[in-house]
Parts: sequence; structure tokens; C-alpha cells
Amino acid sequence: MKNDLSKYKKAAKSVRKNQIRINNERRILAAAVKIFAGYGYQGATMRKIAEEAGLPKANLHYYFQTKEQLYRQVLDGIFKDWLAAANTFDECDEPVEALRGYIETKMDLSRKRPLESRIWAEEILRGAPLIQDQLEQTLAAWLDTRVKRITDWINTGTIQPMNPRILMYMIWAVTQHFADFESQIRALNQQQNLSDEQFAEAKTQVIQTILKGIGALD
Amino acid sequence: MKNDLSKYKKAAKSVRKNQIRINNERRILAAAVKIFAGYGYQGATMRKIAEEAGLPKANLHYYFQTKEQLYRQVLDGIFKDWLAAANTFDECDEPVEALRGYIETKMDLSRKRPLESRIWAEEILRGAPLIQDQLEQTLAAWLDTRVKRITDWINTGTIQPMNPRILMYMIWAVTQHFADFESQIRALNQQQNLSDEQFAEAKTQVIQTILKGIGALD
DNA sequence: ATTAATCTTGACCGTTCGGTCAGGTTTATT
DNA sequence: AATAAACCTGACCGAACGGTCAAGATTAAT
Repeated sequence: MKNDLSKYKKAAKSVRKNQIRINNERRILAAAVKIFAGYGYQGATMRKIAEEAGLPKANLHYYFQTKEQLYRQVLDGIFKDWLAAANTFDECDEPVEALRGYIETKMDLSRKRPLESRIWAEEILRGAPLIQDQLEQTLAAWLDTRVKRITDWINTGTIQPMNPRILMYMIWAVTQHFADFESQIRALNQQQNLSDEQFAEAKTQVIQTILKGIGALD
Repeated sequence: MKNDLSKYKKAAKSVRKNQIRINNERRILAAAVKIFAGYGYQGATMRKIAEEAGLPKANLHYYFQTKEQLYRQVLDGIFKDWLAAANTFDECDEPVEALRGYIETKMDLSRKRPLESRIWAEEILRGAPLIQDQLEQTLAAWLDTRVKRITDWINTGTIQPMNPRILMYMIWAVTQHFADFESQIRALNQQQNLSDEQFAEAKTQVIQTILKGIGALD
């Protein structure tokens, strides 16, 4: 018969997971990001992910019951990063610095985590079958509050009248393009990925064009 | 023994294809566009395409030897549309009208042919395994000539100094976003696709923001 | 009317997929 | 030292995949 003490111990263990489990879950998730980004959800196979992780395929199913559950956890991680970056938007009261910081953060994210951006893009491309709820709930709420801030800037005359949602769509489109369409940009850049200098130039030009385009500069 | 006449007749027939073949190839290609756009290359199956086309699966393989060949023909059709739309860029000498016309054409293409845009996007996302050559040859050449035109505008002071390639990337990113990320935009728009009025507003704002952003307006 | 070419299709094939499982090994607990 | 819990994995399974094929049906050419 179980007593209260044993229950507490079990709970404590499940919260602070075993080091083996932590390690292997991390290895598998890292491998899954690479393979899902490179082949898409359908093109990715558990065998490829297992090879990338250096583990037998059956071991993946020990930690993640199904391919879809593994994919969901990858998506969840990406969404958290997305929201964390999104908070840059709130760090400044002034529109120029708030938008500049946000665009910069999103551009840096595309540069440093292109695989995650591509997984996200493919999920949206397929109609967001697994993250539709999160889009309609969390993302919609996030967007609403930022739309209100931009509307305030417009009402105080700091930036010119416009539809704030379309502005956000444009920022997302441009910043993520450098990750999602990397292979096209490479083909148009003498088969070379953008160098750090080229990317810095792109970042500056994107910021300048958008800020000037909405009447926040000059 | 064949004579010259029979050869001519055979050649004539293969040029002007049978009506049956024309019809079925068109039906299959139309079905393939829908299925490839909805499920991606790997997620699309010949069975699904056959169902969509209303034909037995074996019949597809009579007209298109393999799934990859069918996919290649779909991509070729999309690339031709892309280049045709791209010619809008050359119809005006003046930068404001040339860019406005080009952005408008690309926006309209996203609105009317979102499926094709998504197939293209997925191919790039996967690293452009089948169209890399066309990107490096045809698309790179197209871009080079337009870069020269924009450079001329910059040198004559019509628009402000900038990197013309990055401008083109921004235009592609924003215009195609409305097709590729349609499901995300819908989730952020009360689960409704953009109405014609909303899309027209988006088109106007995109044009205004970019043209103003490069110093071609105001 | 006859022959040839084209089109159609159900049945089938080898391969690969996601997923399972029994049984062994390692690690943690008492 | 003994027991329990967690971890590991080769072998296996049914389903679905792209693709093939022989044989019949339809259309075109003579």
C-alpha cells in the first residue's frame, strides 16, 4: 500500500527528470529539427531522425510515442522562441525604436535559426493543421495588443495612418523570407549564402525601407 | 518500308496532339496542382491526384511516367507564369510606375493563383532540388537586367541609393506572403480569408510603403 | 473492313513507412 | 545484495507507397 511519502518522491522525480531522459530528448529534438526542416513533415522519416540522433529507431518511440507527437514538440519549441522574440516589440515606447528593435530581432532569428523558420513556414503552407488553435488564440491575442499600440502611434500622429495588421504581415514576410527562401537567395548570389556583411546590409535596408515607408523616418 | 510521307504525317500528329491526350494531360495537371499545393511533394500521392482528376491511377502513369516528371511539369508551368508576370517590370520607364505595376501584378498573382505560389514556396523551402538550375540560370539573368535598371534610376537620382537585389527580395517576400501564409492571415482575421476590399487595401498599402520606403514617393 | 496505334484499367509487385514488442541491460532505490 | 524502475534495441508487422503489366476497349489510318 502506497503512503504519502512515496507519492511525493515519485512526483519529485517526474518533475526533475532523469539526466538520461533529458539528454536523449534533447538529442532527438535537435535531430528532428534538422530532418523536419530539410525534408518537411511527410518527407521526414523516423529512420532519418534516428540516424541523425545516433540512436536506434525504436528508441525514438520510447521517448516520443508517435512521429506526430515529436513534430508537435518541435513546433511548440519554435512557437515559444517566436513569442520570446516578439516581446522585443514592447521594450520601447517610441515607434521608431520599437519597430527597429523588433525587425532586427526577427532578422537575427532568421539568420541564427533558419531551420525553425522553415518548419514553421511549411506548417503554415500546409494550412496549419496542427497549430491552427495556437494561431487563433495566442498569436491573435498577441497581434491584437500590438495593433492597439500602433493605432495609438497613428492617433498621436507619430506615424502616418495605415492598417497596422498589414504592416505586421509585411514585417513577418520580409524578415522570414531570408530564412525560408535562403536557397533562392543563394542561387541569385553566385551560389553563396549571404555573408555576414551582406546580411547586415540587408538588415539595415529592410529597417530603413519599412520605417521610411510608414513615415516614421525623414 | 517507311516512305517520307509517312514520316511527315507522324511528325505532324505528334506536334498537334490528339484531343484525348490534350484533355487528359490538362485534367491531370490541374489535379496535380491542387494536391501538390495541399500536401506538398512528399505528402501528395498518385492515388490522391488520380481521385482528384477522376481517373484510375494507372492512367496517370500512361501520360506521365513518374510522379517526379508530373511534378516537374507543374513546376515548369509555374515558372512560366512567374516570368510572364515579371515582364510587367519593363513596361514603364519611370521607376514609380514600373515598380507599382510589378508589385500589383505579383499581388494579383498571389490572389488568383495561391496554389501555384505555395508549390513554388515549398520547392524553395526544400532547397530547390529540382529547379536550382533554372534559378541559377534564367532567374539570375532576369534579376541581373532588372538590377541594372534600378541602378540606373539610382544613378540619375530618381530613387535613393540602395541595394537593388534586397529591394527585389522584399517585393517577392511581401507579395508572395499573402498566398503562402494565407492560413495564418486567415487565423488572424476572424477565421475569414481576406475579402476583396481587404486585399485591395493590402495591395495599396504594400505599394505605398515600398515606394515611399525607397524614396520614390513624397 | 481491316489493320495499326492509342488509350484504359484491375490486379499485382517490391519497398519503405510508422509503429510494436519481447527480452535484455543499465540505473536507482531500499 | 536484492528488487524495482527505467532504458535499450533487433526483429517484426500491416498498411500504403510509386510503379508495372497484360489484356481489353476505343480511335485513327488505310
